[in-house]
Amino acid sequence: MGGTLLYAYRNQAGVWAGRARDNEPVAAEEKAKKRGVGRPRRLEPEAIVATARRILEEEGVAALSMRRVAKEVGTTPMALYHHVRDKDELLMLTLAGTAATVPRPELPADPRARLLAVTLHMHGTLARMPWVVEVLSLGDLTDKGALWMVEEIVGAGVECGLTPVEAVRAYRTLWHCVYGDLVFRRAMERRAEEPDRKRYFPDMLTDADAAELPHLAALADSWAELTEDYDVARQLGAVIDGLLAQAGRPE
Amino acid sequence: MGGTLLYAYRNQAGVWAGRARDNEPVAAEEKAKKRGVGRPRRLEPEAIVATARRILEEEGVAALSMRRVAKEVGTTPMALYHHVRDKDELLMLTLAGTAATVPRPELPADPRARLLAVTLHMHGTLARMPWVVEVLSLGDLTDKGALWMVEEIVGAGVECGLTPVEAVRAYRTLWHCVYGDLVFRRAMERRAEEPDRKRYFPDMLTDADAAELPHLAALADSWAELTEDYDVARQLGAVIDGLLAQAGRPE
DNA sequence: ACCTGAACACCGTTCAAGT
DNA sequence: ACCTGAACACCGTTCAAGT
Repeated sequence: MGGTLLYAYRNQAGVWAGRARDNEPVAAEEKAKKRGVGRPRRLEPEAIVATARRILEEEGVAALSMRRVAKEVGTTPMALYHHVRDKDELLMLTLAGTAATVPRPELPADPRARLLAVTLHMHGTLARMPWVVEVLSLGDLTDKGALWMVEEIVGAGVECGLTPVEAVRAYRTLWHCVYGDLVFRRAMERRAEEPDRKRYFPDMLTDADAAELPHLAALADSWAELTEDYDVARQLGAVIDGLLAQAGRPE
Repeated sequence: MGGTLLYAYRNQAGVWAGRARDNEPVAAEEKAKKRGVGRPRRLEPEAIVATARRILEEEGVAALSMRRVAKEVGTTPMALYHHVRDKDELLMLTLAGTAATVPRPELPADPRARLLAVTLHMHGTLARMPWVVEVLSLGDLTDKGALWMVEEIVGAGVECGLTPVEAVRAYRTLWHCVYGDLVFRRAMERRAEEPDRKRYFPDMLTDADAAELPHLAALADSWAELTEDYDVARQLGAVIDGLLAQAGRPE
């Protein structure tokens, strides 16, 4: 079945992906050494991921290319494809282990306060790791070290009277608030760095528009200020109050 | 000042960008015709933007390239740079006018219900225009036709007792909820299309992890289902309740 | 089993020149 | 004023071959 050499190579890539999952980073390697089978590896998969992560940390997702990683670890671009299936997989692998680099904070005993504290910890951590936010938009929860936060949020939600299902939904809503804030905060910063690029709102408002948009027209002058003053903690507090008020309410 | 021909060309690009802002799409053109000055234009700026928008609608942001737009409007890539400053500007220009293609819905008189209705309208509209969500992550509010939604949200918030400033913050929070939901809904759909790509959570949980993450372990089996069952309307309702409860509370 | 080299089919953008 | 052509410095990935 599909028995070309190429297919066998693909399976090897699968093995490496599996290693990231079951946390046994040297098992396959040792096996190969013990068996004395195959060519000795010149390229350590860990080096690929570490280099990719460094580029992401220093310069962001846009700067990461397979060719650049290859150059910096000292191989050809194609050697990488032996260890990862494609660029997306490499991006996912860079995520593993990042949460463990941040110390786990002391959390308040009160469940409502804990809910807010964990959510703010997520926000604060990711604000300092903007590349993680970019990679996370690909979708998956891949870093096991980050799961304690989800566990705490769901647990605190349940302690506050939510059903487990409601608590998971609450987690997702809080995550949307955190993620949205981080994305648009970054977008603002990027635009601030390019001062010649035109700002559209509220500058584009004409007098005719102002008549139809009275509230926005009144706020136009302070809009920039308002955008900067957005206080995540305060807003998340309000969102949590709303989510917890669901407790015991019929579906 | 900077008096090379090249600088003059750049200014022309500036003129076109300005036209999008002050809604006088033919002024510069007519002036040129009247004056009989310069070479007659072969390439209509509107055609560039329209073609770009068609590609975005049909195939998404990843499929849009300057070279492809150029080919489809029948010019060279470089001709485009006469009408837009760069690819980012072209993306922003495609946004203008999209909100006007969606009929404005009837809204309930009750301000709390109106808040929810407008937010859901935003969500529903953008769910049908995934490319807009992708472009919006660049940051700016560029489509004047979309401002009535912000106005309604701020207005309804004020009617519910929020200060204008609180109402703007509430708008941003609601926008984060809408945007986050759309981003991760899309990510889920994309991953569903590639069935061979491995799912990480909750499959990566070992028994040891399960002991430390009791709530997540208990929910592991129903996780996929839970993710699909997320009901935006219900969650936005809860968020709105929380945001409105801020009314009258000290800062 | 692991790696290389050449190639394919692309990118955004600059520069100098043409009409 | 508007457009072209060639070029620069890149991409992700496939394929066939080498050890």
